Amino acid sequence: MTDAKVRVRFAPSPTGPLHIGGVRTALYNYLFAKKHGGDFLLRIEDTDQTRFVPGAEEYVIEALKWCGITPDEGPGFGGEYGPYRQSDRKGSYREYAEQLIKDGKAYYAFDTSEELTEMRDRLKLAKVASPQYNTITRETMRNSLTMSSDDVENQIAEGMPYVIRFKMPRKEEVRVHDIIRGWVLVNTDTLDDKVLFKSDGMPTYHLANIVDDHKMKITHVIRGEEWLPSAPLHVLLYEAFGWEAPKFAHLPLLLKPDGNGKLSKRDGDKLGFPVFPLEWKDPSSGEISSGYREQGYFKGAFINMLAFLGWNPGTTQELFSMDELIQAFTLERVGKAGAKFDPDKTKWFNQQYLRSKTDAELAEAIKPISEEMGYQKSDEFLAGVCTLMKERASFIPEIVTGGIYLFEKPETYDEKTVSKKWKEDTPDRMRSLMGDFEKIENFDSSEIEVVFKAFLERESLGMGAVLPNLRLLVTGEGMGPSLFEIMALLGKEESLDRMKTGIDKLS
RNA sequence: GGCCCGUUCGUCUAGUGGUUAGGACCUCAGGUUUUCAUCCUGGUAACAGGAGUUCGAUUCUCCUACGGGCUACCA
Repeated sequence: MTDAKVRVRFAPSPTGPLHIGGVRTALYNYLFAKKHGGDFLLRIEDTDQTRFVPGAEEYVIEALKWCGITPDEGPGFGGEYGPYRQSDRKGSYREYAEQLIKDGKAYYAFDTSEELTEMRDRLKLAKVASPQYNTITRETMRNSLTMSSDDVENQIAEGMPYVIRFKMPRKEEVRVHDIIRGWVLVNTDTLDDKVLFKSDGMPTYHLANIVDDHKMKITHVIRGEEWLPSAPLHVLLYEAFGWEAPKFAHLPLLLKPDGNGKLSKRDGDKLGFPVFPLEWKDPSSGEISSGYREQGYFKGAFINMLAFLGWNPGTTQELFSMDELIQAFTLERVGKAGAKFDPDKTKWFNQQYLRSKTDAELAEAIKPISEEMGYQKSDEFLAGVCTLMKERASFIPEIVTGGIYLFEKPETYDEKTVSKKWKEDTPDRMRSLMGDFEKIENFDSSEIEVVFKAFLERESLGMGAVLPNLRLLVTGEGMGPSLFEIMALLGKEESLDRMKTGIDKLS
């Protein structure tokens, strides 16, 4: 298998929207696969029927597509190892579980959930360190190890519900090699007899992932650190089946920006940044969680930021396209420690991407936003807006909101500037300046500037005495981009009109 | 509680048995700019603690502390 084509999988369960930690796991899988010319597959792990959330699978697929993490195989993507939804493979798991029973490596268990809690309570009372269904306690429970084979057959024939449990061996050292962490040693005495096959006829994650990874010829399992504790079980399962295990890499977790703990759904809206790639509306509560796409993030910036949360190229380069990430990515350079999500850095990445776009590209991006706000402007005008605003925006919508005065006349005038700069004689000066502007035939920024400077010269005035007031009249603001360029963009008629209106309002 | 994983500036991180411990974000100070933003220059800021190995440990080992994960017929 070491020489086989690299095949990795991203295996989410459709229990809700994919959050950015999941996206990062998918991304690392994808980068690794592409780096080695391999396949990236999407497999839906929906063996828990009770946790199914409508729309979640569609969400995952749409999110991956938006990110540019396109599966080579998966539901809706084709592939020779399908189906790629575990519920559609339901029929294929039982035989494997029974094979294990035949080999003496698993057994039937008939205990009810009440009996299980009773057992755990009893052990807890007896101060057992870790109450679990294991090599000791299974002797006292109702299973095919303690019952006669006739009893077992009768129970099954009568339709008594049962599960199939893995018969954890006693006192064995299990060695799991992890590409990121090295060797992890665990004694089987600390492990329990995990359920492999549930009474509802579905396998648990543990069985399903081993069987499917084997059948789908997965070579590397790259998943979150939360799976590390069950990795020894998985290694044991591969041994029990006599299959070669894939290589493992357990990724560090994404942590909350403040305080501690795993990043969760709640953190995002609380701290004002999305935790999801796409907006998600909870089908039962109707609650909406914001998404990076809807917030105006560039997918490239989003991916770039995510890639750097737990990985780095070892150089000082920080801006990477997807292709560059593929080239540079190695699992060995993935860190061991969890990374706190940093909204500020995310913003910085987005700003870098925004500034690398052409005005025409940005114009296209702000068009729907401005139209939604009720402005119908030409592409040329929008590109002009972008020229002026891109240096002071981190996000696409800010180009419009930050330069709203480019779209409509000012309603109010910045009070601070008014009280500081607007004097008794200002209206007359502004009227005089208007007169000069009226004479300009070619109303472009350099011409406006020439006329403006000539005006200052003639009136013996400084920039500071006149320009802020002019800006106030034209934009209503005390600060902003080059005023001459703003006026040129607005045009002569509009600029003069704003001056006139403003003078009247402020006088 | 038990098992497992982890710990370098506030954050993301680089790094080596001997370095002025480097970069980026944030922040602060200056410069540029009519203003704001951008941009430029500079500054503050870290090896969790304790033992041990060693001529010498941030780096290797152990212990402690702290953080995290897992501990379901969930994934």
